[in-house]
Amino acid sequence: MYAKVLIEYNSKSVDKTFTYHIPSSLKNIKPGMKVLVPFNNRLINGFVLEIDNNYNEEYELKDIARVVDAELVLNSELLAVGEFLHQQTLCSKITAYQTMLPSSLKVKDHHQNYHKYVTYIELVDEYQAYKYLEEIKNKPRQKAIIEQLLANKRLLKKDIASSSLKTLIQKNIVKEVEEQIYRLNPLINKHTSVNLTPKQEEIVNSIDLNSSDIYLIHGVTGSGKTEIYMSLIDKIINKGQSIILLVPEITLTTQMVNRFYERFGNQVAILHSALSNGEKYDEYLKILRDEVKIVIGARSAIFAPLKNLGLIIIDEEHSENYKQENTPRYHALDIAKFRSNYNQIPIILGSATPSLESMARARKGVYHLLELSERVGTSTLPKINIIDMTKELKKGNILFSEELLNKINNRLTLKEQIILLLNRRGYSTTINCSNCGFVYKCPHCDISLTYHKTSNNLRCHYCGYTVFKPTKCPNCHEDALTFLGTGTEKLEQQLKQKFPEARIVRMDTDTTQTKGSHQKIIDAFANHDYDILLGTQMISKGLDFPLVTLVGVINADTSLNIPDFRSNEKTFALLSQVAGRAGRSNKPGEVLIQTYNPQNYILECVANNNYLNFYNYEMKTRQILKYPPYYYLTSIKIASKDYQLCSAEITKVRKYLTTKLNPNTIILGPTPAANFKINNVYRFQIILKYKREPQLLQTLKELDKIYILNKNANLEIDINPNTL
DNA sequence: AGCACGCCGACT
DNA sequence: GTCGGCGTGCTC
Repeated sequence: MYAKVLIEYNSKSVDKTFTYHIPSSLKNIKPGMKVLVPFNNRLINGFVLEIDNNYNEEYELKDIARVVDAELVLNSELLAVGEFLHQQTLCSKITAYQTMLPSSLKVKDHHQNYHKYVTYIELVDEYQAYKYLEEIKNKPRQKAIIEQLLANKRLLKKDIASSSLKTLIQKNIVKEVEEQIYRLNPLINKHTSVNLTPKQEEIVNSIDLNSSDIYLIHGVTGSGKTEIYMSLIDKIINKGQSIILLVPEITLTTQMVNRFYERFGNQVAILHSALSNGEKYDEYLKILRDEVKIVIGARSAIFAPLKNLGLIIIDEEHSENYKQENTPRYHALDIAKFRSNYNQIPIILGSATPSLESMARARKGVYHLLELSERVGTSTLPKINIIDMTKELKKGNILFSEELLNKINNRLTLKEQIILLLNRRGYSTTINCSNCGFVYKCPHCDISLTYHKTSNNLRCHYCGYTVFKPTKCPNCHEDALTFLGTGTEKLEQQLKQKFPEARIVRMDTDTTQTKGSHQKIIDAFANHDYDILLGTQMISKGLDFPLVTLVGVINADTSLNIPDFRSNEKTFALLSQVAGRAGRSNKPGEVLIQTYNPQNYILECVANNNYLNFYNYEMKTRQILKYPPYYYLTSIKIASKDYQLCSAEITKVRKYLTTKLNPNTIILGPTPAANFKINNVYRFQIILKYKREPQLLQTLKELDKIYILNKNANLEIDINPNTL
C-alpha cells in the first residue's frame, strides 16, 4: 500500500504529492488524514490525498512515520471541497486543506495531543476498600477519602489533598482514571419553542428543504429572521440532517449564541476566531464524532465536517467578512454553493440590506426572493432624520448638532440608552503643518498617521508604526502642527465634556485588543452600566439592547467618501444596520444622521428605509461603470520591495494577459494599488472586467507558475475582490 | 520551506 | 591558497 502525501510546506514549489510506503502497522491510513513523514532528512507534517495499491518502482520509497491524529479525517466531500478551493482561488493545495482544518492542527511538536483530560479517582475494589478501612482507624484523612468514594463512586483528583491520596494509590486501593472532556460544554437546553408570526410561518413553508435552491430572505432589522432560522433548523433536525449557520465574526456574541444554546443545547458547536486553539479542536471533534447537529460559526465554519448536511444558512449575507482577504481568497457563498450542489440541499441567505449581487440574482429568478417588511411584536422601525452639518458649522458646532445634543440629554434624563457611531478610530486623522503644509505620513506605508491621545503618539493604522507626538514640524521646525479630523477617541473626550454625568463606553479596535474585552463591553452596556456606547462599525451589527432609543451617526461622510466602488453599498448597509439598533422593544427608536452632504441620495434612501430605491439607483451606476453585478472583477497585483522591478513586472503581466484573454475582457491599468506602499512593499495592480472569460483560470494559473520562481516579485490574484 | 551543492570575490 | 556570498535545484 502506498500513499500520495502533500507536504506541509507553504510553498508552491513543493505543492505536489510525494509517494510514501504505508508500513503494515499503519494499515488504517485513509485519504484526508494528517501524517508525519520523513522528507529531506527530517520529519514533516503531511496530508494524505490518495491511497494506491501498487506503485511502479521507479525508486525506493520511504515509510510514513506515524498518523498525527487518527480521528481527524477529511471525508470525501471535504476532500473535493479542498480541490475546488485550490482550483478556484489558485491557492496551493496544502493551503486549501490547511484552511479547512482547525488551525491548532498545524503541528509543530510531533508528540502534541490536543485532547483535554480530567483525572478522576475511583476505588479499585469496594470489598478491598472496606477491609482497608479496618486497618487505618487512626488515619482520618485516608478514611475520609475512602468514605467519600464509597458514597460517590468517583471524585475529581484535583479536589483531593494529594499526600494521603498518594498512599492510597500506592497501596492499590484507589486508582486514577483519565477521561477526555470538552473545553466548551453548554448544557443550557430550555427547549423554548418558537412562536412564528403568520408572515414568518409563510416564509418557512415556502422553502423546499428537499431542493438545492437558494433563497434570499430580505427582512428589515428586527423582523425576526432568527426565529425563521430556528424553525427551519428544527425541521432539518427532524429529518435527521445537520445545519451550518454562518454569521459575521462580530455577531458571534454570547447574546446570539446563547439563544441557540437555550433552544438546541449541546446539539450546537461554535467555531470562531475568539476560541482558543484547544476549544476549537474540541468543537471540531464534537462535529467529527457526530455529537452535534448545528454548527454556528464565522466564514471558515463553511468547512465544518458535518455528515448528512441538510441546510446552509448565511445570515447577514451582505457582510464583507464572508470573503477572506488573504490567501486563500475564497467567498463562503461559493463554498456553500459547492456543498449545496454536492449534497442536494438548499441555501438560505438572510439580510436587511442584501448585497447587490444577491438581490440581482434574486430578482432575475436565480434565487427565490422572500420579503419580510415588518418588525415583530410591538416594535416599529425607527424614525430617521438627516441633519445638515453645514448649517451647524455656521453656528460653530463641528461634532455635535444642537438636535443631537438635545436628544442625548433627553434620553439621559429618561434613563434610556444611546449608541453613537463614528467610523474612524484614534483622536485626529491627519496631522499637518499650517506653516509649510507638511503632512505626517508613515515612512513605510503611503498613509497619513493618526494621532492617539491616550498614548500621546502617532500611529499608522496599516503597519502599526508608532512615533511620539512631535512638538514642532519636522520639515520647517515651526510650532505650527495642527490636528485635523475626528476619531472615536476625540469624540469620547468631547462627549465627556458635554455630559460629565453620563457613563460612556468606547468600543473600537483600540479598546478591544485583549480577548473577551469586546464581550465585556457589550455585557456591561446590556446591563445598563453605561448610558452611551460609542464606537466604530463593530457596534452596528446584530446587537439587541432594548433600552436603546437613540442612535446617532456623527459623520456619515467618512464612509461615503472612501474611494471604492462599493462605498455606497457599504454606507447604506452600515447606516441601516446601526439605525436598526434603535427601538427594538416597545419604546420607539429614533436615529439622527449628521452629514455635510444632506442631499446625498444614499442617505435619503437610508432615512426612508427604502432599500429598493437604493438598489435601483446603485444598479444603474454599476451598469454604467461596468462593475458587479453586471461585470465580474479580478484584481492582479505585483508586490515587491523594489519599485522599479515592480513597475516593470506589472507591465509584462499586462502584455501577457492581453495576448491570452478574450478581446471583450477589459484590462485596466497598471495603476498603483490602493495599498500602494505598505511595510515598504510596493504594489501595482491590473483590474479585469468581464462578463464571461473562459480562459481566466487557465491564464492566471500559467501566470502564477511564472512567478513561483521569482523571489523579488510576488503575484497576488484576487478573483471577485471586495475592494479595489 | 530548508538545505546541500556550486561557482566567483576579498581576506587570515 | 581559503572563507563565504547567495543562485539553483531537490526533497518520495
